[in-house]
Amino acid sequence: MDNPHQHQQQHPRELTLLPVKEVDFFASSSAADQQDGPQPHHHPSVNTGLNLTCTTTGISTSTGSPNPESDEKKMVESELRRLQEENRKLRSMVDQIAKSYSQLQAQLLLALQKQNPPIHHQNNIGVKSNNGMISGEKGAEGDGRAKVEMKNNNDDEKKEREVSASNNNADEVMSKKHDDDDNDEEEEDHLTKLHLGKQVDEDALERSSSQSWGSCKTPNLEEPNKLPPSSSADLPFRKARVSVRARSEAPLISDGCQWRKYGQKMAKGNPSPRAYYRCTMAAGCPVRKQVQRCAEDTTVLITTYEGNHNHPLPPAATAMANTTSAAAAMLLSGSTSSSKEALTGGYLSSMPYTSMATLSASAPFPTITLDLTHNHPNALQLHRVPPSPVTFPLPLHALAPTPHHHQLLGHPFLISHHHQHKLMPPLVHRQQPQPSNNNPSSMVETVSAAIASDPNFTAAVAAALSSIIGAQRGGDGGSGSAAMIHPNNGISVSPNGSPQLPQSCTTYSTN
DNA sequence: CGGGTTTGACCAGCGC
DNA sequence: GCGCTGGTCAAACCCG
Repeated sequence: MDNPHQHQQQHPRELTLLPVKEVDFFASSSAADQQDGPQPHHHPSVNTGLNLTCTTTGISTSTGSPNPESDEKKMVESELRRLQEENRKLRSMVDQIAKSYSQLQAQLLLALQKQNPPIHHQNNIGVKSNNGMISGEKGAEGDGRAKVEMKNNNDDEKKEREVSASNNNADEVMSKKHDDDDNDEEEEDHLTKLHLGKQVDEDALERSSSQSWGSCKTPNLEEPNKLPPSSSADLPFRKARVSVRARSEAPLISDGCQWRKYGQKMAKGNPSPRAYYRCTMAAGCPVRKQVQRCAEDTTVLITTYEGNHNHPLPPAATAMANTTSAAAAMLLSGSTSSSKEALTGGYLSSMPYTSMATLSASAPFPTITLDLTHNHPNALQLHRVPPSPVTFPLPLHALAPTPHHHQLLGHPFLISHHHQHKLMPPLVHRQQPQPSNNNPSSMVETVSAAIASDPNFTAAVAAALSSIIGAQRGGDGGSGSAAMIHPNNGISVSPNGSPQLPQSCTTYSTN
């Protein structure tokens, strides 16, 4: 096809991955502060992942206090202590969560294995896993339970989607164990969520995961049948969306999946048409994506993914899927359970590595944006010379049984926002070279190298993600990564320290 | 001929 | 209730 517009042809793409500079885990509101100004004292923020303690890095030292060195030193020390404590707490929490999570997953898997034949039909979708990712649960749940549980539903069909969401029953079951109480609403305010949302809402997680791409563990139940277009209405957060922003001249990002375009529309506020794609790798695959160029920067291609694949994904797509699913899960976990506020204000911001979440009340569904643009046109350079040792904190496989999912938020690329219509203030980041435990620099290099080496964006991303994940596992302790937090709206992570564009677009952009 | 794209129409949600 | 907008459908068309 000659169509100028789209095609999943693989054009040479440049991927610019820029590592984040700093991360503020709990940067709830304070994050902004840090960046903006010298405020040695904000408590709330803790950089767990980073080992904030790194003295040398000079985390917040940025506080340009006029004070003599001694004072500054004291301040820094006190802050470091505080951070360390928080860090410990967080870690312990994380550990617990991870344990419980893994247990639940194990149980779920067992249950699924017992109950499910390898593959169910699309309808109930028992599709099992996608590439490595687990989605198997669905099948089991899919059967009856999922349906039963569907909350929303007014129409059977609509439910389909939800089913998928609810499907996670298995998860839910698990969650129940935890006893979450996730009454979504109630929890909103509670910082509990902040705590990695662990118990907080597994529900949310479940849901989210289900929605996310190849959701690792979550079942994708989305029925192959047509989804009611309006299903969104039923669910306040019908799905989490994961968008990727990347610089690319190519009309499409090849992400390892096959897509079929089913529509195109001019979106308000953006001269560039928005293209709608549906995954065609498997019949009935509910995954859809929207591709649109950023209005503000046409070089940025925004790709938004929605739904979970109900089929195995090729390796190239796996990493991305995991990442996105994890991101979605994270987002949902926060959002669904409680209000967006929780997410932004609490949950996300509290997460290690989290940069910042922007919520806009108006958004129908939560969206996490993975920003690969990082302002740097040349990704290649990244691997060469990371200005400062930047680390990717991302544990992408958040959904995976691994406990790390929570870390996702910390992904440098992640930006969560629920449609941010609000402009994000220019991000100010502080760059902090952090001596990470994990060899941040190496990670960066690895990632960037992978990306650079691979002409295929998707593959590159996948490779990068994979490498990251692997690295993370190795020492995820939270090595520092730099993230920028924005107080108000969004998170932006930019390695360079260049502010990211606030976009209303949720997307997945690639270069 | 099959598969994918194009494009106008249709539908639903939302705000006024 | 009306109009706007986003999202989807489906016939027509194109290409290999």
